Parts: sequence; structure tokens; C-alpha cells
Amino acid sequence: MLEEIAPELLCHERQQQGKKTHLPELPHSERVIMRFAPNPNGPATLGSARGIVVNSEYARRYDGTFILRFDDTDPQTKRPMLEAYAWYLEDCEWLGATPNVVVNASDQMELYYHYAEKLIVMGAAYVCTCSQQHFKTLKEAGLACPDRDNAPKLSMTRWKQMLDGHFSEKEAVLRIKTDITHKNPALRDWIGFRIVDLTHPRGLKFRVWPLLDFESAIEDHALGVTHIIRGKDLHDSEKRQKFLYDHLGWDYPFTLHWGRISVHEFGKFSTSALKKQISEGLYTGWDDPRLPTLRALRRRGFTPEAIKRFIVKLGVNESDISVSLENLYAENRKIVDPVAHRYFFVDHPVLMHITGSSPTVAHAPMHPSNPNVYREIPVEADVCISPKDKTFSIGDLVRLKDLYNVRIVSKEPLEAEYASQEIVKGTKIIHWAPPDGPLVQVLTPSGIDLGVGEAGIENELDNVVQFERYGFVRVDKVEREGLTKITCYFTHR
RNA sequence: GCUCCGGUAGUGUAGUCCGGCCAAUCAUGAGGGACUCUCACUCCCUCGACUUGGGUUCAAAUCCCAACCGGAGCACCA
Repeated sequence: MLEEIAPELLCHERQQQGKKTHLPELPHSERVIMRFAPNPNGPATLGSARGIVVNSEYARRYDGTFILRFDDTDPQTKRPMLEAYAWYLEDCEWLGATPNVVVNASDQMELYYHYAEKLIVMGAAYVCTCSQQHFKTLKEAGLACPDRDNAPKLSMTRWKQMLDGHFSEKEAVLRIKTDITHKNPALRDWIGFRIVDLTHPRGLKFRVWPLLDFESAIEDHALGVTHIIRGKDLHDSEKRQKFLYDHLGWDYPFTLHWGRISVHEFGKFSTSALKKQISEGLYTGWDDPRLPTLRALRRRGFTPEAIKRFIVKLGVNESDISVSLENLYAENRKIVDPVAHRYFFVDHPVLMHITGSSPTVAHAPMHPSNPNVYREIPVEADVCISPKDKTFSIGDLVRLKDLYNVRIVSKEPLEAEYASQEIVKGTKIIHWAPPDGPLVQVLTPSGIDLGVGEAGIENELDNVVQFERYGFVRVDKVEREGLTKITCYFTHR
């Protein structure tokens, strides 16, 4: 209908949409194949989520293909972690970014060797036996290594020697010819392959492994990648790879870069640093609520949609950014608040003895939007309240939410007497919990809050609920033997 | 040191390509108020930015030059 009346309006709509999501339109969008290419040396973090979300969103927008590729060709320095392959896939799926294709770079070794040999034959690559230090000196002076002019045949012989064990680690590398006098030293004759005498975690027994620039360049072409979005730390990397594309007569994909992202609440983090801290016992695991991993955020009860919106709103910008999780909290709150059941939870509870009341049952709405659906909390003559709420004075009227009003008789010990039933405007309202309620511990990014909750929370396993006046939490674990014990992960206020 | 990139409110972002409609958008945040049996949600109001200095022009956030500040790469890591 609208297409018929005003097709240009629809087009406009799409433009607006692009602006609204902060992701600008991509050029050459007729055909879009994009990839996210992590090294699975640890689980996905909030930083990885940016790569997953932005790449997959673009693929979706243009009806293209989203590829998850594991750049796992370093068995040594950034050694892949076996479990992480599946974790990444899990996290992608969780974020609604199920890849159309999943590949392991380490499965493509024959392909890389094929091109290595092709380049050697072409005279575009050579085996260099300079020491690391010596080559650096030459490079900085703009001088070629003597091996650079070796005949392709000789280079090929020496390449085979790299493969068959004639050379040991560090004794020889395969370099890609660029321009030894290029004004940017970083681009001069870079290394395509090096020797690593360490079995790959996946059990692969190659000893000559490609470095990122080679692997990624070949792989992007093999997969038909059309658009690349990645960190600007790979800026020079791209220029290196373009030399390879020139050698092979290929066109380099369209690329975009983003700057470094640092999150106020997490500071700067790296997968390797986290790995170390976990092994030292600083954290309980990769899903410790204090960590910026997707597994941790999931456990804390963040919705994938909120993470997606949070990331998309950052846009794609080359400037480095420092963002607060408050933005993520706001997004998540919008999603979770309308549906999260309300419960009372009192941390570090203190007992309030109430006189003059008869046993009753409090009716508290599961959600403020519908008072007809409520929890029932039996109350005898005592409740628990939070010490934070003990700001009242003797004689003050205090409203126990959804229960009744009491008048404070004594603060030490805490005693009150029943005052009235109906709400009195202007009365301080506090939440409370029955003394015999389940034991609840809330794991927060800054520590553990121990307290008591109300019955019913144990039925919310895996759900995000709101502990009134405390914050949102995800019910993580329920132990029912004897006294009910519940473990929650703090989401946000 | 060499090479590259970036600088719009506290934070993130739109606008910069193709100067004027930008006394600069939206979100988040902060302050205030309304609503509410939550310090949540919702609604209203307020706060707050074009790094600096030159130049071009009738007109500059937008173009040019310089400076300053910030970042990245210069690994047999990704």
C-alpha cells in the first residue's frame, strides 16, 4: 500500500532507521558478507559482543551472511581454550546472532600453505633466517634482508625445510614482500608464517602456523567477506594485508574501524589478564558477577536485547570511548521492569517486634500494574527490616509496605506497636520480610548481601525479579533441603 | 623516534562528505516537580558541548592551515 503511494517515503524510513540505530548505512550493500573473528582464548566479553552485534546486525539489515570465524592459529602466545569455541557460539545465539557459517581457521591450514607456496613461486614471499633483532635493525634502516632476493626455488626448498623440521623455532619465517622502504616501518616485509613446536589444543600437529595477517587475509577472501568492521588496532594490519591482495590480484573488502572501548565499571580488561586472575582465585570463574564476560552478564540477568541496544547506540566510531554501564542498566530496566515480579528482600536484617497486632496475611502485588495478582505473606508478631531504614525516631509512624502502620516504641531493641491499617499520606514506607522467610544471598559486583526474603522467591528460578527498594536480581540457585536457601545475582538497581 | 587516526554537554551519540533551516539531535546522567503502598516505572521542567588560534566566506561545528590534547601500530599476539 504505502509502497504504491509513496515509495520514496519508505526509503526515507529506512534512512531514518539507520540513524536511529546509530549504525550508518554501508556502501555496496547489495551483497553483504560479514564476519566476527575472535581468538577463542577465553569467553566472549562485552567487547566481543560489539563485534558480534554490529556485524550480525548489518548482515541482518542487508539480508546478508554472518560468519563466526575462530582465528585460532596461534597455539602458543594466545593459545585457544577448547571450551571457548562452544561458549562463543552459545553467546552468539543468546544475542540473537546465530552465525550462518562457523569456521575454524585452524581447519584451513592446507589452504594457507597453498597460498604460501603460490606466493613463493611468484617471488612475492621468501623464507627469512634473520634473527628477530637483526631484521628489526634492517627494517628500521629500510634495508632488505639478504634472503629477499633468493630465487623462488631456493625459498621453496627452505619453506619445505620449515615444514619438515629442518629449522627450529625462531630460525626461519616466511615473509611477505611489501615495500622495504615504505614510509611506515610497520608495513615492511611482514611475517606470514612462523614455526611453533607446540601441539594445537585441538590436537592439530602442524608446526608452521600463519600469523593473523596472513590467515585473516586469505580467509576473508575464501569466505567472500565483503565488509569488515574491526578494532582500529588492526589499522596497519589491513594495510599489510592489502599487499597480499595486490600480489594475488584480489580486491580488499570495505573496512570500518572502531576505537577502544573502556567501561567505567570494569576498567580496562584483557582476556589474558582475566584468565590469570581467575586461575589465581581472584574470581570464582568466567561467570563471576564482577567480570565483563557475556556469561557473567547473562547470569546477572541482563537481557540480550538490552546488550544489543546498548552496543548499537555506541555506533561505529574511530575515537576511543569510555562508557558507563548505567546506559546498559537503563536499557535492561526498560525491558525487565514491566514484567519482573516484585518481592521483599531485607539484607542484613534486624528484627522488629510488633505488639498489639493479631496474626494476619499481607497482600502484596506481584507487579504494581496489576493489584489483583498478589503474594500472600503471613505475619505473626515480628518482621525483619533493613538497618538502613532505622532512620526513624521513637514515636514515629512507619508504614510496612502492603501490611500496616506501626508506631516505633523502642529502637534498641527494636519494638513497635500496631497503629493502623489504612495508608496515611506522607508516612515513610519501608519494606520488610517475615523472620521465617528463606535465606537469600545476593552476589553483587561489590560483594555478597546476606538476608532474608519472602516465600515464593524459590519459584522464580532463572527469572529476573525485583527486590523492592533494593534492585533487580536474577534467581540463580534454590536449595530446598531444610531451610530454603536462595542465591541471586544482582542485576542493577 | 617513525607511521597512522581521532577530538560535539559528566558519558555515549546525531550533524561534518555536499558551509546557511545548528542560539546544535537523541539517550544516559544530575537537579527539581508530579504520580505511586518501592529509592522501580511513567510524566513534566531544568542543567550542560562544537579543543585552541588563525584563514577562506555575506555566512564555518561543517572547508584550509597551525598548535594543543588523546589514542593506535612499529611482535615469530589477535
